Amino acid sequence: MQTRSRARPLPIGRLSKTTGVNIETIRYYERVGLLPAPPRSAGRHRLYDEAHVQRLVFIRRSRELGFSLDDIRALHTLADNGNVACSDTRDMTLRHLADVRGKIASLRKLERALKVMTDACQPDSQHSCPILDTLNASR
Amino acid sequence: MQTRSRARPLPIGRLSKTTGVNIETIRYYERVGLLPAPPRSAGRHRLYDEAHVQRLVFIRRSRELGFSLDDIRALHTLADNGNVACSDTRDMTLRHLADVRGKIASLRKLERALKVMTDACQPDSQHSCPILDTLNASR
DNA sequence: CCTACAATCTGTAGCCACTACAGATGCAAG
DNA sequence: CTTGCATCTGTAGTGGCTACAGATTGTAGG
Repeated sequence: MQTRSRARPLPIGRLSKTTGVNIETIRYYERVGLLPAPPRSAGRHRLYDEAHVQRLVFIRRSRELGFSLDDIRALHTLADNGNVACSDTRDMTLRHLADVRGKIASLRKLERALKVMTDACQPDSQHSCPILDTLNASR
Repeated sequence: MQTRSRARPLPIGRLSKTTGVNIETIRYYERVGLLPAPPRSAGRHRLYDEAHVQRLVFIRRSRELGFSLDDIRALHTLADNGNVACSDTRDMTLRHLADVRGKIASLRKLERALKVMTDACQPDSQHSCPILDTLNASR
């Protein structure tokens, strides 16, 4: 409910500092249609307002949670349509959660395999390197 | 100890089936200097031998363990130099293990955050979507 | 030996999500 | 007005593949 007339607009450098998003990344988000193109100064410099700040913070937080840019586009659409019951949002997040859990599981497998290898490979290993042996093994 | 004269050489399609590595990927590995360029037939088709099979299996297994192509190049060098005490190999693997553990830790953080969000977002959520609220929040 | 057809060849471009320039302007303080 | 930083556009690079297009080559059957 805070649309108090006009605050003065931010150039891209300020937007970057305010939101913690790299300047190049901001321009990239505009290019790929994630952040709406802002109005420009006479000399073609971008001038952002509070709505852009909100949008970019949304994007940054979504990225921190591991959502893809496509996911974020979908979230924007849902948010803009006033998705009150939010079942779509929930579904997306659940799918993403499942994905994250899958990644954790496979990284844990990796972790165990690497641990076995480093444990087998002690300074006193004499005639061959257990790690290289493992990598060479057909099975 | 198995260097029994010459077995007949494999074209790239057979090498691919034998090792489970995509044809395009095999050519890519050659281009980036990971797999040595094999001799060619009169018509410029690649002809691989048993050493190539070994090398490619090594690469595949290393990739399955999450090593980067640069890591694998280093491992090859160590293996070729007959790194008997294998301390370098061990160091590399330990670094990689630490990396994997770091990734697991940050994915677990993600998992917790996503779970909080989906738990808060129930079918009976009425006036707003907790997930969208979280993404919009400045903190 | 000829004909199909499969396999392979080279080269290029696309994927994701940025990041890093180069070289040309714009803007604001002193 | 000058200085020097900020911003502009456009392009190319990252990693590790993957996916073509269009041209050859290899091979099995007749």
